[in-house]
Amino acid sequence: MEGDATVTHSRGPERLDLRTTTMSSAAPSPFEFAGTVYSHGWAVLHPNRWDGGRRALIRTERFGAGRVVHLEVTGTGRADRQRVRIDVRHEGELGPSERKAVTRSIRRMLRLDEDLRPFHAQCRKAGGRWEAASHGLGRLLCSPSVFEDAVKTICTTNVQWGGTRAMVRGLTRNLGEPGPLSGDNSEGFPNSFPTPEAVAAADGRTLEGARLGYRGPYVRELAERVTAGDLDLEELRTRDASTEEIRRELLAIKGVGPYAAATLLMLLGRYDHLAVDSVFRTFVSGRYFEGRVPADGDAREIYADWGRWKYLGYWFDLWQGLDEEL
DNA sequence: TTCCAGGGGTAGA
DNA sequence: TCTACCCATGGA
Repeated sequence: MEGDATVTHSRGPERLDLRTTTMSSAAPSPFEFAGTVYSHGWAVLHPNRWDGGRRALIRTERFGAGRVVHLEVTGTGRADRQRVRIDVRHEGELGPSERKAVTRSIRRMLRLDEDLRPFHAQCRKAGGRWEAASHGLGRLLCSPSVFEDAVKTICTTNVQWGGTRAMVRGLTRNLGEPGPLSGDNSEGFPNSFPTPEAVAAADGRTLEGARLGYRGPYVRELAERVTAGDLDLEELRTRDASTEEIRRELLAIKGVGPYAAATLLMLLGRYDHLAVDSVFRTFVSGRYFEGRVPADGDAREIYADWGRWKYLGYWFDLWQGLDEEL
């Protein structure tokens, strides 16, 4: 078939008129690259991939003009003067504005412009298992767009982690766009994360194919609101407003409740709310209540002293030993 | 087979 | 503000 021939050609090795553009961007100090990328499940949700052997974040990224590129991000430099190296594999020329877009996305994902010095100081003060976090941890991986973070967060609700991964995989497979190294074989890389426009325009069967269950209509409504301009998610990153104001807006999104709002606030760089879910309840019950299940209010009280860093205080309390479950 | 997960929407009190 | 009930899906 004609369509198949086109797809085969675009995925075959002969198409690989690929170039590699390498860029570098300064990291704050202290900064631990691997611990930043592999800080929570986002590292392995499509279109992200964590190559533990090479300690590289791999991602298929689509830019506004429609170009899709393959990114490989690694940490370089001395301990006290770290940098992030970005290798972009692409077809044709990569213009200055596209280079800037790549760097902006990676800096955003790694939170390189967040000031975590007060958090690190609090970790040193807390000592014990938090001490390690003061040496460059705390920048929990986020997505280039708030839309992607919001969709992924909705896909973490009321489902086991394997289900979340399957849903996000379904979204990229069905509605994302293949990158220069994407393919349907075992060595292929994921498609890009779908744009709001692609989700809003998806026919029912395509979206159902992602197996989002009852979350499907929530994700579609979110995409429609963003596409129509009724909701500006990206503006939430920079809005000069209280956390409570941002939280109210997040809670107005269908599919986003207290847990998802706290998770999204974390992804927006606001750490003063705890994401109370089954992981939180189980962990706090075991560590602080001798297995007894406390009321949520009592469980929250454990991290009250962390003030505006509650989420991170909890996260690095939990994180010991959790990474092998990813 | 039943239970429940990195919960949330809705109706009714 | 709180509770009860319902919600797709898939792994355990």
